[in-house]
Amino acid sequence: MAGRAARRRPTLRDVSELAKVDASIVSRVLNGEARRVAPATHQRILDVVEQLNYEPNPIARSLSVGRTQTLGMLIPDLRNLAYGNMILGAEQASAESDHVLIFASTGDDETVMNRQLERLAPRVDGLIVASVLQGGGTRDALSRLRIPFILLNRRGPGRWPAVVGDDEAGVTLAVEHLAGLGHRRIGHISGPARVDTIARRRKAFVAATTHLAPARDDCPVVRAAAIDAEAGADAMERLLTRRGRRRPTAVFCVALVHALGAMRRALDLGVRVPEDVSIVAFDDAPVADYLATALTTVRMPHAAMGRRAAELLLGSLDGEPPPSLTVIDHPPELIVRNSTAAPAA
Amino acid sequence: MAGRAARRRPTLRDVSELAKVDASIVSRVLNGEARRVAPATHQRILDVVEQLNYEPNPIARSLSVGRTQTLGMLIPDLRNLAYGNMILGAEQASAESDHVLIFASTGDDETVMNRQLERLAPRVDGLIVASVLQGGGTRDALSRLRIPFILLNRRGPGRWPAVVGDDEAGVTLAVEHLAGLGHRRIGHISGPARVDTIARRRKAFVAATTHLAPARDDCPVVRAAAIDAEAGADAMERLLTRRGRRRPTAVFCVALVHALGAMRRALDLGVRVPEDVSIVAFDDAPVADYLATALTTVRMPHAAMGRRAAELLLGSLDGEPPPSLTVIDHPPELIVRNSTAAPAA
DNA sequence: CTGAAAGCGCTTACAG
DNA sequence: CTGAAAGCGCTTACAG
Repeated sequence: MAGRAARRRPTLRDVSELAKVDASIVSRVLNGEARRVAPATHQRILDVVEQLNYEPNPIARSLSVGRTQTLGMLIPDLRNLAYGNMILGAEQASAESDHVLIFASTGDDETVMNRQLERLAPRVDGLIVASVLQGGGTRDALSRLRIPFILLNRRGPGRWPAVVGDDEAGVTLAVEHLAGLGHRRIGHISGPARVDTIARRRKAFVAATTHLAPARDDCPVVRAAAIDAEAGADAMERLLTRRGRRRPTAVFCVALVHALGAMRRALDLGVRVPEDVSIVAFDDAPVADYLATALTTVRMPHAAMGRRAAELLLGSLDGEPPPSLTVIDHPPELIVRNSTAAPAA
Repeated sequence: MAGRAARRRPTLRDVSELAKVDASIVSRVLNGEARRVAPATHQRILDVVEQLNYEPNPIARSLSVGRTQTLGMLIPDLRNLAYGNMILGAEQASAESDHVLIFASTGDDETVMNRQLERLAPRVDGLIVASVLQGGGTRDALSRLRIPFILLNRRGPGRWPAVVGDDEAGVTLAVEHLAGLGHRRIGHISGPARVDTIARRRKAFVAATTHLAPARDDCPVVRAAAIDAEAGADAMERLLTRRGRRRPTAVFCVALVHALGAMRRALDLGVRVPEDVSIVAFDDAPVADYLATALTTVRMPHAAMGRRAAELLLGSLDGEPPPSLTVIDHPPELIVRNSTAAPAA
């Protein structure tokens, strides 16, 4: 109970004394060492271990073998469901290889990121970095790292290993869905350019829509100032009220939270979804089903991404260098709900 | 870079050799030991530390001093925003006391919970347990723990220290809001009885509504089978279609996700919110603003709860036993949105 | 003010 | 098959 004086945890020595063998023998037995131990001794040791409820101290083991059996993970925002799923995937893969996963959130702040990096690095064998790579400071800190790391949902400079989803395929899925419904004027709500996934999706959007419209300007891109609903709402308003321009009949949002705000703002402006404007969002979440109008989304394989990142990192601890870029083969899925329809005639 | 051979990390010994002093002196300087060191020596050591970019190895330090400077946290579900906020609060408090916070998710599964407990316990100085206490196995495991722990958002058996929000006040807030609007027939969507917060809220609901209605049965309680939207929807349907009974004019949901499902199901059944039925949910989240009808909620001070739990735990590491029950003084807030209105005449 | 020694709890060659 | 020794990188009395 909190505050109560703790009993002493039994040590290897306690076991060895009770079993009347040297500690090294106990260690060997517990680590399944190849070198054989007499069956009787073996059993005696196991009995004592059982009796004392002995668990090796992982800290001491770490110091001795130079491995912590721990993986670290840096994430930008715990409240974003995408990361929750990546964590789940990474945690499973770690557990399967008998590693503990620990993580820290960094926000969108370079100082916090660097501090968390410093704190985590000496305690783990490898690091999964899903946080946005900020300025050079973070890149330098990472490249000075003495342990392997892998980027997740990010691409780094040079040949830094990274695991990403197929953002381009996801964007194409969304645009083709809208085009298939007959839309030709599709707007895009993008976000801060420094976030690499956002930049890629914007490029993919431009590429996918370029043949759709007679004029490039029919498929405008606006940048939301942040990744939250309010910024999405404001961006939507800009798209819907461009002066002298025809209003887009559909909008593709780079983030689910943008879509939440965008849909709300559209309704507030008297623009109906999907009758007047269709909306598709990148990234899926259960809430999409429960909005004013259930939201059509592109679902990325976040759990699979987290799992793969952990697996590759674990592999690199065993000396198998990971490929510099892994695009998860599990393709994005389009979840068609009620926010998309053919444009009004 | 992942896979690249690591440079050797400088050790205390590297510093002491370069500075031509014994390692113990370096250790003293770095730990700000009271015993004085000659100013010149002091400076020389700091210079070398700087030059080598030396950082003490926390693992070795842990083994030596018997403290890891790490706190652990067990949470049931990363995807529940409430825990995200508790983590944030706990992380801040930990960082302020120079501790790292590591956590693991347990799901709603006793086996997983016990495994995570075993993995975490030897690596941390204390534990924050926000996971649902399952059967006796988990309680036993906790009571056998050799480190202090504190429950968060849970109450344990006996005098186990715990930090909770004022659930009763939150329930009262919701019920009084509805009563003030004129509602007399208020239903409650509760959940699995083994979750202690849910059980408490149910009791508080019964207490708060008992004087409201002529017949107890006018304020019925139904249990959702799980804590998800679908279960909430089914529970709502049961409330709306009780045979031979008048339908409640308002419903209080024990969880936000229940409210999501409940609202959707009401609409699907042709019951309008709030015209035909008002809905209030326990727990708040940004999404409440973006639903078909923006949802009135009770907001609990989750970040403050997480922070307080960490603070008390840190205190107990310093020998200040925490009180057995801490109800956070920051009161719940009622966020009135559009899902509540006076009952139809 | 400084250094030598022992110890934290493990693992791992190396001898026997 | 078993044991003694050294070492992982620190800290902390204890002498001088």
